[in-house]
Amino acid sequence: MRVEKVTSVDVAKLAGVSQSAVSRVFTPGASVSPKMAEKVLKAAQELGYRPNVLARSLITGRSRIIGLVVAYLENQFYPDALEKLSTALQAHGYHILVFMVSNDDDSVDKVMGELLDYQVDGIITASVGMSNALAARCAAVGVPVVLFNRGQDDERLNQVTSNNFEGGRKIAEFLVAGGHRKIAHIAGWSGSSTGRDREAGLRAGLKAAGIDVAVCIDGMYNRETASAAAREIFSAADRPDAVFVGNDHMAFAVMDVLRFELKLDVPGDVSVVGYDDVPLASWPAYDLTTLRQPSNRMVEATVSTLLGWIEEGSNDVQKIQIDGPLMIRGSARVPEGWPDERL
Amino acid sequence: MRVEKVTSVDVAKLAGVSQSAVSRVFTPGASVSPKMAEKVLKAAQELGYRPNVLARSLITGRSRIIGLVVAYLENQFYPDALEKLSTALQAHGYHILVFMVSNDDDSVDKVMGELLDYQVDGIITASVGMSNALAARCAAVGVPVVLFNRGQDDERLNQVTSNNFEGGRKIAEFLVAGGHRKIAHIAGWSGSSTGRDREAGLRAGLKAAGIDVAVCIDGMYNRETASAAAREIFSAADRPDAVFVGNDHMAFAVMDVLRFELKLDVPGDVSVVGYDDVPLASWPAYDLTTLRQPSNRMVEATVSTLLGWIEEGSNDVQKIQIDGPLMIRGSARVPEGWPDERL
DNA sequence: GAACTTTCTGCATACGTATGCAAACTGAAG
DNA sequence: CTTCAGTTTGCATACGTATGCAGAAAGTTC
Repeated sequence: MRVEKVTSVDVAKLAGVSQSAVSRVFTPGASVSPKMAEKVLKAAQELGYRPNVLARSLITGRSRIIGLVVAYLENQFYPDALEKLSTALQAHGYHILVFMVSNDDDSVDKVMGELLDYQVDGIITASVGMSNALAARCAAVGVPVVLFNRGQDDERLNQVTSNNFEGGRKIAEFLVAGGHRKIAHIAGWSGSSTGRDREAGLRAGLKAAGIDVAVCIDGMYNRETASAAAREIFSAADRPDAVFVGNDHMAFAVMDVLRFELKLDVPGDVSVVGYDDVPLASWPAYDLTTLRQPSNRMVEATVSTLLGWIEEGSNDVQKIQIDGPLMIRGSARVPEGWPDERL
Repeated sequence: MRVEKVTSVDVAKLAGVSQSAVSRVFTPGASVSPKMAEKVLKAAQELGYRPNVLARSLITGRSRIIGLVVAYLENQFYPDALEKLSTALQAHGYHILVFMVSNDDDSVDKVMGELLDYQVDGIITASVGMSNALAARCAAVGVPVVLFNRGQDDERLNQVTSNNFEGGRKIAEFLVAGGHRKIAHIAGWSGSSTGRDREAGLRAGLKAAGIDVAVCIDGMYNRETASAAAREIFSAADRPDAVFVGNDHMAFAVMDVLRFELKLDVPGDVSVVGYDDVPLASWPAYDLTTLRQPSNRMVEATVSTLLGWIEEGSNDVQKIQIDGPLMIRGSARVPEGWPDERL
């Protein structure tokens, strides 16, 4: 099974040159004469030689590995982001080492330790926060961190999110303009900045119209919790006629409960608005009105922030917020003459 | 930014012992006295020392990295598998390095080259095939490969799939028993074994009942292609009254077309059956009858095969097929007295 | 306490590559 | 042909860890 590896020394021997020469041929930007390059490449070709990235990392201190920490891939937003992140980083010669965690500090800390053991060049956490101790450790070993879709008050952590407060506010405006006065909120997890900010935005938007949230339950970014919340809120006789659900993933569950359990019409009886605009939201079965998180631009910002730190030695912490449009579809009543931002 | 790393030498110095001693303390199963261990661990703790996995790999020839090659994460089956694979491997001290590819040989070969550069201990491809040349190269460097959810006629490649032929056959039986005689097939990509086997199973099952497939179009595992196929097949006046769609991901698109474009009732006018049983299939909006690919057991088989090769030096190639039950839900007419396999 | 076995420790070296330095070479200018 | 600058090459060493070997220490038995 185990087979003898072919190393730069073997190539050097065959080509009749020094090992350093071989190394230089495979190092972009090094000083090599054309005939040397040719000789070496021919020998390398013949032996099937390829540089050992790990050995290289040991010397250069760069592994070209980015650690991605992610809690759950059930919500379509994350596989989508993962795919885009991976593709974007690959184009720059980096690759993603995936670490699954449950969303509690202990688990994150443990896993993050393993991550650092791999000498990763940078860390992206997708919708996962980290303890201060951990942030300090990453800073201490010089590994930049970007929180993707999660904010945290730590002046060492970069972060890229959509403008969650503004998004919540926009949704409030939209619902009010649609004539809704009794508006429920099944919130994103209150332990996350995204959940809190969206809720705060909603409240601010409603307040501006002199309205208060009719009822608010924490949906924990979880289908079951959100379903239960929907049952509770919409079984009552004086039920609200609109609900903003903290993300699309929960909104689908809520719509299912409304339609198939409570036999309510969406949007006839209840308007439903989500947050994220995952691909599924545009499928006709749900046709969900939702605030789009521009994952392309979020990924772009994440990658360029990370590479800035890694390759250009940048060290100013970025707290990037990206605005997204409200995607108007069929799950919520559309106010007369409401402008379609997507155009 | 760059910070001085703490190495085993530093720890050794502080603890007043040799570097080897430090190494041994961090190597499970090495011979160390209790007081030595205590001294070293104390010093390590104080300095925040953790072994450098890369340097260790260089010596041991084991990176504890598994390369995962995957084409697209849009189909919910794959993020789900990725999550489970990652969690399972993590439990064994391995981690997943993700490589996204488009599904053509060139792209796969290029990416797989990079993969080998990382000295991965093993490779899993999710629904991606590989060229013979590549299989040879992996074999040559002693890196085991497991094809997850994809078969290929190569005696060097392990593979784990569901029993696709039998699944297709089961579905044929089910539809026939339901009284359907005019049965369409929107097939999985004919360039993949899964697509071909499911189709062959369907045809065999129908043939046993003296029926031929009414119409068959390759859906390419793609939503748009499948939608177009559904439009074509079900716009005709003498349309079929049942369709087996090659996977759930396409089946959702097909149901959307049937219901929302063609205003057909599912299952009243048309029975729809999918393949995979992704989480979304059980959500009330689709409530899709589908053949379950037991991803838990598939992941288990994949991991144990891989670890067998890596850790126990196994070298018998596994071609594992796992049977899955038909999940009976509301998208297809249920034959009288049909036994529910799920019980 | 001697003789022996067992457990532990340090020394030295190896893994595969990158890079500073000095020597060797190249070519142009005088 | 000499001189000099610029380019290319090889030598030696370093990165951080694991491990075979031999010697030291500890434990066992009589």
